[in-house]
Amino acid sequence: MISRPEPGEGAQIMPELPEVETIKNVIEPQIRGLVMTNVTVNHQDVIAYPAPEEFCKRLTGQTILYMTRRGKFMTIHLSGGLRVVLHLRMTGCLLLTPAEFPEEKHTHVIFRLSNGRELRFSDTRRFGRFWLFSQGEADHICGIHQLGIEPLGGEVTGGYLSARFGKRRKAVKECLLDQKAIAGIGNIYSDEILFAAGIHPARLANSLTREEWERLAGMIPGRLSFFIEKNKITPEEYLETKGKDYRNTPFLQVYGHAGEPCPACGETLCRIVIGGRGSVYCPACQKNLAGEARSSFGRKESDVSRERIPGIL
DNA sequence: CCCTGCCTGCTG
DNA sequence: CAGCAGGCAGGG
Repeated sequence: MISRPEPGEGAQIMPELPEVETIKNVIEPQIRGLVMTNVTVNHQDVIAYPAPEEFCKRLTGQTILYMTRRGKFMTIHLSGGLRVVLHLRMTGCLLLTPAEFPEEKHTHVIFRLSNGRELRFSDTRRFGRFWLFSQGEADHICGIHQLGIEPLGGEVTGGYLSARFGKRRKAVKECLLDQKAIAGIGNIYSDEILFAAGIHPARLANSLTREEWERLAGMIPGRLSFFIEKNKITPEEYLETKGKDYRNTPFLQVYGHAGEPCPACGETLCRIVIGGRGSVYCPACQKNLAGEARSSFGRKESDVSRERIPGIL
């Protein structure tokens, strides 16, 4: 038996919508109303726009009003109509620290704030990006404007998905990853959503039934909000774990669990590659071909150590 | 549509 | 030391 974290502990995963929402919720109340007294850029690559010197200069002296999330993007809204847009990509991390707090490795941007604390951006792989837009300046270069609907806004319906993808010869998992259709779903939660919906990730979109689109659509806000809920963390705990310890990971049903028993039926979870991304699914609960009857409930309770989520299958 | 590049750290 | 992890842009 492979050991994995008990509920309550966490692990580092790629930030998708639930993690970005968590980060925004933890950081926002702590920086509201503060002034950026100084901005330092240690690695110029992470400032996508404008030039890094301009980025620092324009931000200095501005007051932070509030923070928002759109898909996997965060925006810090400042006085004077300024907006800082941030995408964490794979390994990006935002941390609010006392000035004397030891600096994380790969800290690329530091915003010094008027209460003596610092908002720090670190990112091992340096894929994360900042953009700064001034009053009236269009934010089209950061890609936010191209995003599809917000999954928690009640707009995700079977009708929307089938109208958008129902005629496409494209793996359903790739549809979920399409940020221009639905914003915020990445490799982890696409696998989790498809498992909850009982749909094989490689199923072609044009083979899904109306009922399957509905089931899939229903799982999207349900799963994402479940993982946001499980991620709840205090600012103190967030700082202790250096923003890297997402506590929803013990509740992941399939992602990271290839070769282990399915939490619903006990069948061994499979891993395949779809559109270049590793994809984990249950070959019994997520059949590739519709109508293939199969009963497979030979699971032993002792095989399942992940938390089970009632009513998802 | 698929492919590569961007990066570092971890694994075999 | 090669291969892999994967979000997204850019190119063929």
